[in-house]
Amino acid sequence: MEWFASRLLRWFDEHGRKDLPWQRDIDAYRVWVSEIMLQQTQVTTVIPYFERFMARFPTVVDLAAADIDEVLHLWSGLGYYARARNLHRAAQRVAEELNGQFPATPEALEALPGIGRSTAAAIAAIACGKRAAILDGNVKRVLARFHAVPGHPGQTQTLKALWAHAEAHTPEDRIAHYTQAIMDLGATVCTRVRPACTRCPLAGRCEARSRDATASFPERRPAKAKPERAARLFLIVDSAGACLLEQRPVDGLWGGLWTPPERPVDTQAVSVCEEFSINETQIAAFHQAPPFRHTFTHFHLDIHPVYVRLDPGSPRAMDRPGVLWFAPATPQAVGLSAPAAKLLASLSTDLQEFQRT
DNA sequence: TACACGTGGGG
DNA sequence: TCCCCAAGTGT
Repeated sequence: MEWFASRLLRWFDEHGRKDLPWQRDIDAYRVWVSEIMLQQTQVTTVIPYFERFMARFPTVVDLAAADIDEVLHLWSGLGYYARARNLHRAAQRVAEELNGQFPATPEALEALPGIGRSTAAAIAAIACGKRAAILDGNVKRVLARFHAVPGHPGQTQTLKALWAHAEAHTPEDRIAHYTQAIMDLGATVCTRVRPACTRCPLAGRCEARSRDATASFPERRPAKAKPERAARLFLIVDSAGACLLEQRPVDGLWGGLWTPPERPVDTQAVSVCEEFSINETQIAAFHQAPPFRHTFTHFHLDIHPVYVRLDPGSPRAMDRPGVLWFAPATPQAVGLSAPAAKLLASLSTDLQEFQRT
């Protein structure tokens, strides 16, 4: 085995992480779910979601049989909800077309929705012992520094070079440990800021280290200005405290999740109520709360909440597909965006506050 | 090929 | 308060 993998594996035996939830009772399903959850998401964030998800869906057949609303419910707050929808679709395909058996090759895995090149390799390596190279954020950082790879990883040329290095270092033996090891090194030693080079098993041949330029690799992506957006969020609440939610289109932001109606800032409460067959005469009171900012990767959204209280006894808007009265006291198992969950959690408190003022 | 897609932590 | 970005994929 070559120097790189050999040094890394020796370090892993002593310092690697071996007690994460998905490292117990290893099978392809558990590894798959963990890898999807871990896409663009840190380990400490994933752990409680993974535990809840596995308790509810112990096997791929359980997941395949579930309602998508319940899957999104367990994903609420984790972000990138297309991951949950793809996970559900892939589970159904595995259960129905593959007799519940996971593919064991990177090629077959990558054919499933939500599984790309790196995730396919991770599952094949960790769960099936197949030699396959991964390239996640940790590995990119380790390799960019070790080989002093110029350019930022968003550039095609840079990405290609990093993949080539990843393939070249991947050993035949102990592939599962190696895969975990290189991620662990990036996560705990070769960190984005202030890497602990004195504890690094690869420091002796690290090109960035020898140039005393670890901070220059990988190169930072050019910063872009984040657009500012604003929207009103209408919290239409009946006398029982239930709040009207609508299901968002599956494509786009918060796809498939349920949120209070989000409309342009110049939208009036009366016109939104009209959309849901609520007459103006049924509105008991409304109140505009101070806006708060929700920050996304690509833009800022200033959310202006508008609370609309309906008269007691006034008939609810008709139940139709895509419309739901959400009772915070007895929550339905549906997916909620983080801002929606936050507003619904404090709904009764906020309403009492407004009544006083 | 860029861009969209969430949320929370750290500097 | 603001910026970067983390076990990436799909279009």
